[in-house]
Amino acid sequence: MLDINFIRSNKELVEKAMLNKGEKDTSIVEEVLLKDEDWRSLVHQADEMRSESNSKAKEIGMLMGQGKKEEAQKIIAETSSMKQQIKEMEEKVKALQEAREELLLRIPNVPHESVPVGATENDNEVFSTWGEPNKDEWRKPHWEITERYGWVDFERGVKVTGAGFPFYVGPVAQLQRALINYFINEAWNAGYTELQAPYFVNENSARGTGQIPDKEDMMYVIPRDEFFAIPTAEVPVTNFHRDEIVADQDLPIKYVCYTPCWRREAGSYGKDVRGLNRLHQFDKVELVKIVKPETSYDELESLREHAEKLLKALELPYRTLLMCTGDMGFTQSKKYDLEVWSPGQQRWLEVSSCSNFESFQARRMQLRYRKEEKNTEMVHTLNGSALALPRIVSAILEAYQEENAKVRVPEVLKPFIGRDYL
RNA sequence: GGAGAGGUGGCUGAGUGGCUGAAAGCGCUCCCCUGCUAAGGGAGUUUAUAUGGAAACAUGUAACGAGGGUUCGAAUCCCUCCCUCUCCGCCA
Repeated sequence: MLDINFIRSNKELVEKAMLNKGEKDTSIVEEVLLKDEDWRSLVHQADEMRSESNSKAKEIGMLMGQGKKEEAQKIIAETSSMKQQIKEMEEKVKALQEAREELLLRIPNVPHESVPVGATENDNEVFSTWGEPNKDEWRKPHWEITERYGWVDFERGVKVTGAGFPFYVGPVAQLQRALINYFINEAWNAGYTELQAPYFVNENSARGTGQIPDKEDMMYVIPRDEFFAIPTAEVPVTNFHRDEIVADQDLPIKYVCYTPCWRREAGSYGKDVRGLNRLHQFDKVELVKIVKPETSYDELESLREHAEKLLKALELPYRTLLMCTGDMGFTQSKKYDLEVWSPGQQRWLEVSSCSNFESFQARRMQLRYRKEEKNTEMVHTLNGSALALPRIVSAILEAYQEENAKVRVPEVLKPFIGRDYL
């Protein structure tokens, strides 16, 4: 959510940002400003009415105290009609405020000036590449490897739950667990505090990070208890400090959190979703930062570098994309995607996305920090995957396979697995 | 799940219809005194929002778990929900 005062003084900028993000209609900006005008003048009127009514009520109190019942009755008669008026006024104010809020929630975040303007994924900028994509023709896609050894059981996953909920069996289960441990340890060593978070959140949390109203359909819902299954650890972790004013000296706050993630991925099909490429449940280690506004873009770079370091340590060639305005999503102001090379499929797979939300999420969540004695200011929030598991597993299976079909264990994971081959 | 108690400011804790945005204490900040490692005096110390102001700030309004209701007036009375604690039940 943007600051209404910011919109008021930067109308053109916000409209241009909306167009750049691929919205066709920017009339909502005009609308929200009109609603805001109405709201402000009505609030003023309502406040004055209440003020008058309050002072009358005080008078009545005093008269009653002095035993002057009849005089009090006279004033009571005067105020009773105000009561109704105030009530009507309050209802109007509330309606306007809700309308304003609702419009405000539909205006996307403004991209940072360093973000390339573009419409689709083809306009994303290749920010950097690392390693040489392997073009060996004999390399098999990961699903053939896992099938040969029975390392991932999709069929039984379907039987037990449904498509997109596989079982990992033996060495691949062990590999995933090793990766999770390795990722968490690396974050821990970089100064991130480890959190274990709830896997279900309530509606306020889902709204806080922007999953609703924007992306409701991506989440699994537990209707009886009004919970949402988390689509990413970002949701519980960023909401950890919702409605708080954190101390200036506590910033930056840095968390690492491993969770499974659930996504409905409605409408996905075809070879893009083959094997482990896209699942309804997957594991991810997520980093979240809560920082002062002036440092957030530096913090974004260090977040990206941290995620990249993991890929380098695993010796998996990757590229980093700077997402263009049209491909970056509603809530972000700047976003990098990390894509690992999948040599068995000869394609790039997204394994991380690192974003700065500036104060967009913080404002929704009322997450502020104490700036100086008196003033509070919205923090900036960031998050990044470091990293998403199943695609890393695929990339490892494909990149570390040998022609005899055995799969080596990456050097950095050997302490966790204890042998040279899976 | 059943029975009971309760949810007030950074913390402890008063307040059962008007003079309470909230006593008192603790903590914290600033100033003064004193002079030596401890004590005395004074002032300040929630948040949001509207208006004015460059700002400091001033004024109004709102908020005592959340939402509704009664009343001229609610932290205080009534209803619903959420949460915490104690006891019982169940359980990894």
